[in-house]
Amino acid sequence: MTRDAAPHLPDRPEPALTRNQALVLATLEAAATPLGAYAVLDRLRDDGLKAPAQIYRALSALQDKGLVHRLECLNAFVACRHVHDPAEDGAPPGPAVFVICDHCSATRELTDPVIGGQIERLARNQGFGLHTSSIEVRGLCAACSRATQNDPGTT
Amino acid sequence: MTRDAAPHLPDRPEPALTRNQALVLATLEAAATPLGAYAVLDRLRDDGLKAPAQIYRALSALQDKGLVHRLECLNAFVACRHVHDPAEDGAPPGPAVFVICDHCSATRELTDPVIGGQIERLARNQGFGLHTSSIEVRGLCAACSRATQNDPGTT
DNA sequence: CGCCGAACGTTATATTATAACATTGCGCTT
DNA sequence: AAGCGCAATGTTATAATATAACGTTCGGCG
Ligand SMILES: [Zn+2]
Ligand SMILES: [Zn+2]
Ligand SMILES: [Zn+2]
Ligand SMILES: [Zn+2]
Repeated sequence: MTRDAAPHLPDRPEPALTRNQALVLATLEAAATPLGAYAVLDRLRDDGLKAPAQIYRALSALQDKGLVHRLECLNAFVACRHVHDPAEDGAPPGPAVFVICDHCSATRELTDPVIGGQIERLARNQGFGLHTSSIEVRGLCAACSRATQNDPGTT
Repeated sequence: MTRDAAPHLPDRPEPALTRNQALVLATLEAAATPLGAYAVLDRLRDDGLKAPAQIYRALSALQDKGLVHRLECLNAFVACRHVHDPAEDGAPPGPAVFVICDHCSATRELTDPVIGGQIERLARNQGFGLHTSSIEVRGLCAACSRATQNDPGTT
């Protein structure tokens, strides 16, 4: 939930990324939409990456470091880009809420503390010890909502 | 979101399940945990089902009818079993929240209207036209929480 | 130097899902 | 009854996603 507890510590205990991890992360950061593992692989052939296992290993490490999320409903991956609510200070942001356009695949990562609290409450009512939660919302982004009203034929 | 708008209409416009759909649904209802498509297939070999496509077709139809959900984080399927909050009358129950035990795979389908409203608000703030949402929470169920405290070795 | 462990490279295989097409069965029209 | 249409089905093949298994490279370090 909290990726980095102390926001202003100068030291960096993070052991820096390996070459493959850096390549994969850069690829995801450069992408306009979530990418499948094989799409990442395709974009890294020129850099010497050749096998799925290399990509999946890097993705796995990046997920452990909190730098990449997996979108379960797409079998795809995105670089972490929290969009914090403007009216927020140091409060825990709550779990990531991914909002995914079914038309153009544009994806935003949002957070909302209320949702996190509510889910926690709901789970605890069942005696459930919550570990991670994935919230993925599908629909149409603002641009595509407008577009499909006028032109219902573009894939 | 609302599976059946009119709760007390006597007529049943629902065209009844086909044989394969009924078999698949019964399999999921009988299962203690979510099942992958191939696990369903294995359990229906004796009933003459032999190919993945048959299972996926039935699952797809059942999902359209709202009788089955797909758990994205497990690539697995469950029969719909809403657990309504006791303090609820006819209010819309909100989206399903799946609570999944990482240890025993037991899964419960809960609902909470607050979460639905909050997600809708969050999405609308982005100009996003919400269509469906999937909320999946992982952790330890009550039984497994107790068990793993005493016996941290059982898989 | 020689060892160890982490990251890497490579090959093979497992798991999940869909494409494509022929066949069956049943209601409806003629 | 014969013929048609259409949905569900059966069947085969293949795509897409993910992991297993094993050997190699490369530093740090005793
Ligand atoms: Zn994030
Ligand atoms: Zn869009
Ligand atoms: Zn349900
Ligand atoms: Zn459990």
